[in-house]
Amino acid sequence: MPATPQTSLRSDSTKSKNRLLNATERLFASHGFAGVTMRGVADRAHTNIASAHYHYGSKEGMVMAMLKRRIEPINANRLKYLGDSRNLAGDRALRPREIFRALILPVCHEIAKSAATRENLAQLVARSFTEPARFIQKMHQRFFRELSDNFVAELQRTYPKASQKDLYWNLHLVISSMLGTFAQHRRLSDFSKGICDENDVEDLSRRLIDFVSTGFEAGINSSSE
Amino acid sequence: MPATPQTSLRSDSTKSKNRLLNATERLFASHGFAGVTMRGVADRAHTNIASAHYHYGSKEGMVMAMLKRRIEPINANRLKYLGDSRNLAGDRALRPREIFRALILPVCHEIAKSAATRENLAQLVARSFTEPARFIQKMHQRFFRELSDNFVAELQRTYPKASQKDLYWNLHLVISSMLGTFAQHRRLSDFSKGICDENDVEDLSRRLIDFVSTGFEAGINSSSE
DNA sequence: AGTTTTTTCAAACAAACGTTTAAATGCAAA
DNA sequence: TTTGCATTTAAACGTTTGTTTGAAAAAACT
Repeated sequence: MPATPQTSLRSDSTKSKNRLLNATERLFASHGFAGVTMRGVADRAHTNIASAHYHYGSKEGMVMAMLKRRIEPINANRLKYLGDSRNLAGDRALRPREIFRALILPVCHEIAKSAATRENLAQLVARSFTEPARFIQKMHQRFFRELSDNFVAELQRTYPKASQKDLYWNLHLVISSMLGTFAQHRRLSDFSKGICDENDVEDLSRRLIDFVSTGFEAGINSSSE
Repeated sequence: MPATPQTSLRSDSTKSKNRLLNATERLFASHGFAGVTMRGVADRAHTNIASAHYHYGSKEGMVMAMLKRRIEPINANRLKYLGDSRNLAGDRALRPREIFRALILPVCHEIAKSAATRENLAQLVARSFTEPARFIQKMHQRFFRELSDNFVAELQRTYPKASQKDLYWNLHLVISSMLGTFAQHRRLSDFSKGICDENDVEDLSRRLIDFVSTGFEAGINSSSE
């Protein structure tokens, strides 16, 4: 384990530390947690395995650090986006479409950015949710607790008369659809025989937000009949 | 590789072969392809690793055999279900709800069955779609080509004027949502703080079919405006 | 300068991996 | 019973895994 340096003026020292996370990200995105090997990461980062252990203590510690680096900015944007919508709305309750835009758009923006640098964030986000249960549980508690509470609160404000059960069920469907869509995203053009373009993230976000918002509203309203 | 036996009256010999697939299924569902180890499988099947290689040739061969055993009956039911709906409809085009019922219900029935025997089919189906690309591609070509073509044809019949792009995009959203929902299904009660019951497969299927059907229709219709 | 801390590195560790071998056993037909 | 194939088994193969070691190198501080 590295001790925290007394000064943070070393622009050089952090480089290999970051290269390790970059390599971890590439391997995790394309092969999952099991596909991340300390040797594979060290090689791609042009350093060695002992260095990886030195900086991050263990394989799990390194993967978690990588996830933290990617997820936390996205979640911050989600909360900022949701807060902005809330401020603009004033006393009015937000529509599902506005709420889910705040949930989905920040990810899509990162996906578009990552596509430009040949990375694949969609894969990464998706993989994070099909890993062994213990791994996911740790991740969720660490990175998604606050986010979840905020979005649920906003939905309760929009649908004050909806049952908790309907609310959670349909939010669960929205989140699962979003994650599933990201997970399957790189297979879109294969599946559609080349008709659809998986690089058109604009199209993805618009269609996905439409899809889940309509589905959510239908699920809430069909029970109140 | 085993030669096919001249008589198939050996009720004993097939037992260990099946036990191997059962063990493979349990491990694959909970830990993915990488989590399937020949030793782990052999131990749980109360035999040894060489026997596993003898029957299935390799780890991939064994996993594929396990998937075939589970997926093919489900897909047969899907096509049967779709054909029945088609026959009942006569000349009328099927509604999206009817089409997606044929897609989703057969899986839900198996999930309900597997829940009774403490297995977890939802996990298994989901994992099959987040494995390394080459693995998935093989699986898709082997098990889902025919199914896919039939459902696309039925949707084209329902929406003859819809663009191919809209059709494929929204079908992709439906399938991704379905898979994502199965993948996240065991986390439902955690996520909903115990409010929702993940064992209520009836509830799952109704809500999921409603959700994706409404979303699909919205996606197709919003483009025709 | 000298001293201390941070970072890198090659080498080795035990454990787990997929696969193979060759001998033993089980079982059905001749 | 004897023959022949199907199946099971224990043991070993060579790799690869995550982790640890101890010393060298680099950087920062006094």
